This record gives sequence, C-alpha cells and structure tokens, in this order.
Amino acid sequence: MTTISVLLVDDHTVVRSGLKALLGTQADIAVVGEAASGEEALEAAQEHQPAVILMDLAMGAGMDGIEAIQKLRQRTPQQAIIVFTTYDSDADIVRAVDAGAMGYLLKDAAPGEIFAAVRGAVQGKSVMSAPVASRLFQQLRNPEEILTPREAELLSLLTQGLSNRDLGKRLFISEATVKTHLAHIYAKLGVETRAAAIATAIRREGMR
Amino acid sequence: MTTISVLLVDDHTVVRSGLKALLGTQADIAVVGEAASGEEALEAAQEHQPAVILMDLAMGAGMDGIEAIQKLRQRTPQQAIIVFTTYDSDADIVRAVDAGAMGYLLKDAAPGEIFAAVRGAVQGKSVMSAPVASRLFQQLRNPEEILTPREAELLSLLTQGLSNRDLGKRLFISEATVKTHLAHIYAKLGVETRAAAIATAIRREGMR
DNA sequence: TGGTCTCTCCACCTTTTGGCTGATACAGCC
DNA sequence: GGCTGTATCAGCCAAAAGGTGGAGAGACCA
Repeated sequence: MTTISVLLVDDHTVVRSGLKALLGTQADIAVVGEAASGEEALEAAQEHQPAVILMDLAMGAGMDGIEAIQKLRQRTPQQAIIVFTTYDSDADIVRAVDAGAMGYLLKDAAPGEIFAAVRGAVQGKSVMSAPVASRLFQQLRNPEEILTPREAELLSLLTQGLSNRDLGKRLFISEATVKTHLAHIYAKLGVETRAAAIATAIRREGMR
Repeated sequence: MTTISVLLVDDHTVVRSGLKALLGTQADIAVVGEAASGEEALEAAQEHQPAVILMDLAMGAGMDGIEAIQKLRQRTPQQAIIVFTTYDSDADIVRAVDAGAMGYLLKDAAPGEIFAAVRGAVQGKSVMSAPVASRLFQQLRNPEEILTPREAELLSLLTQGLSNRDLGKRLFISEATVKTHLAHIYAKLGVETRAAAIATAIRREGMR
C-alpha cells in the first residue's frame, strides 16, 4: 500500500485543521502541505509534489479557486485536484470541472466520502458528492432547462433589481418581450416569481 | 486554572473536527460534546452542561442557528454562546446578538482569536472578529439604517423569494404588517423594489 | 409622565408583475 | 421545404406589490 500525499488549500485554518485531523486517521493518506491562498497553493504544489490537492473554491482576496485549478493543471498536471467547497453552484461545478477538477465534494461530506474521493482521485476516478452529481445529472437530462444567451443576459440584469420597464430600455426591447423572456426564465428555473428567480440566480448560478 | 468545557455545533464534520483539533492544543479548554444540528445542540447542551457553545448559524435543514440560540438562552442561560460562521451578514449579526450570542467569529479567524473568544466568553466578555466589529461600528454611526430584528428576520425570508402572503403566514402577521415592514426595509436599504432589496441583501449583507 | 421605538394592523389607490393566447421573423438543420 | 429554436411583439385579465396616511399597544427610558 502506497501512501497518498495530499496538499490542503483553504483560507480557513479551522477547515485545514479539520481535514488534517480526519485524513490523519487513515494510514494510507498523509497531508504533506497546506496553503491558505491560490498563490500559496501553486508554490506548495511545486515544493511538496502531492498526489492529490484538496482545494476550496472561495479564498478571500486574490486568485480564486478556479483560476488556481487552471494554473495547477498547466504546471503540475499529474496532480489530481479535488474541489472541497461549501456551495453547489451550478456555475461553479461546470467551471471547476472545465478547469480540470477530478472531484467535487461539499463541506458537509461525511469523512468516508472524503477518504474515498482522495483514494479514487489517484486512480483517476472522479468522485463527487451526491447533490453535486445529481445537479450535473439533471443538467444532462434536462437540456431544455439551459438558459439561452438572451435569457441569461436578462437574468443577469434582473439580479440587479431592475423593473420590466428598465430591462426593456436597457436591452432595447419592449416590455412585452421582457415578460416573455421572464416567463421562460421562470419556467426553466422552476420558480413562480421574480423574487425567487433572483434568489435562485444569485445563489444557485453564482451570479454576483 | 479551571478547564473551560466547550460544545461544538456545526453540520460540517470537517469544521467540528478542526475546532476540536485546534482547541485540543489548549490546556485550559476541553471539547465535551458535538452536535450537527440545532435539535442536537439543545440535547447536548442539557447533557454536557458546557460553559461555552461554539455554534454555526447555517445548519442545513431544520432549526437554524438563530432559533437554536434563542432556545438555548431560555433553557440554559448560564452557557455562553459564540457564533462561528462564514459570512458577516449585517442582519445575522444583529439577530444573533439580539438572540443572546456572546461573541461572533468568522470561520477564517486565526486560532488565537478563537481561543481568546472562548476564554473571554466565560468571563462575560464579548469577542468578535474585526470585520464583524467594524460592521457593527459602522451601523452605530448610521443608526437610521439599522434594521430592527423583526425587519432583519423578514429580509432574510424575503431573500428566499417568498411572497407577501407567505411572509405573513411564516411570521404569523398580516399582509398589511408585512408591507409596512417592507416599506421600512426599502427605505433603510435605499432601494425601491423588492427585487433590488433581495439583490442588495444577498450581495451586500452576504445573505444566502 | 411624556417621548421614542418597535411591532402590529387597516383602507384606498396606483403601478407592476404574471398567466394566457397568439403572432411574426430569422437562422440553422436534416 | 419543413422543423426547431430563438427573439421579438400584442392584448387582456387577475394577482401581487408599492405608496400614503393613520392608528393602537407595549417596551424602554429620561
């Protein structure tokens, strides 16, 4: 049994400490380094050459998780990256996988899930938390729920708090058209009101 | 030197594990129990009689942190509660303090801050992270913009996308009262519509 | 005791939003 | 040449939200 070296990247000391404690209970897993930012992660990845990198997406100021993943994939492509974050935003999932993440875990994951993900990652297996997987699955099954470019544009403005009239003016279309787009957006997001659409968009789609 | 008994309440195993590891390094602090939900927290507080409770506000389904604080204050008022959460939302801070929290820490707090908060709490000292303190300070300078606890509660539900009717049902008040609160909230947030209020609240206040 | 704050509620009115049906135009595709 | 998807617009109606003004009850405080 080979020991799997792991690098932890998270700006929260408590989370790093927790992961270290949990992973420390496993004989075949060893934490070889820690980083509190994307910049530190790049350095640490070079220095410690871990087999697996467990990384948060949100890391305060500076480089964000997605950017860090992209750079890590370029520089040390042999290292498997597992995203370990709090929210299962559709946009983040897609972007992280696109950037080259091997797995996607939520922070409420059970210890066993985390161990399995780390072990799977070195074997090239992609492991994700159930809610994350179901989101991806749902997107594949219901392609009709994907917003068109125009709808996405409108939704983005909607989250600024604009009225239908303002939306029309901004997009050079009539209020009637705005309403049509909105009706389609509501249907795709599975909501009934503009308020719920905004809440859903900002939270789920990561529009900020 | 007396040992300070601490109860950890957080739905994330990793966070509990991290806190336990960090607090375990301090000779005068002992973690006597853990809970993953508000319901469990009430039980554990009775059973272990901790001096200090470190609690997250967001805890998945069921009772939220604010509600748990209120119930804990009623049942075991001698126990000091410190909020330990990710976001420094104005509304959450106000509501938590109002519910009886002794301290308010952010999850990116340094270990030393956490230790100091725990030790301070048993002496009746209120400790909060710098960003939290500065928010409160700023609010003191602009008192006319402070949301009342009830308004904050309503705003929090508003960001879930609820209608006026639903808000009334949830808070056991009439729609008329909901509208009154909303008008006050809009004025304080400097917005004209519910959509803008939601957008402002989620972004500026960190409500999720 | 009087003032202030908070929470609660009401009535009336206007504006905005949402649900429904239907329509035209254009582009890409088989 | 049809089919599909996207984007545009209209009208009608019901529901929801917002604006205005007023008011009572309870808490707190000077």
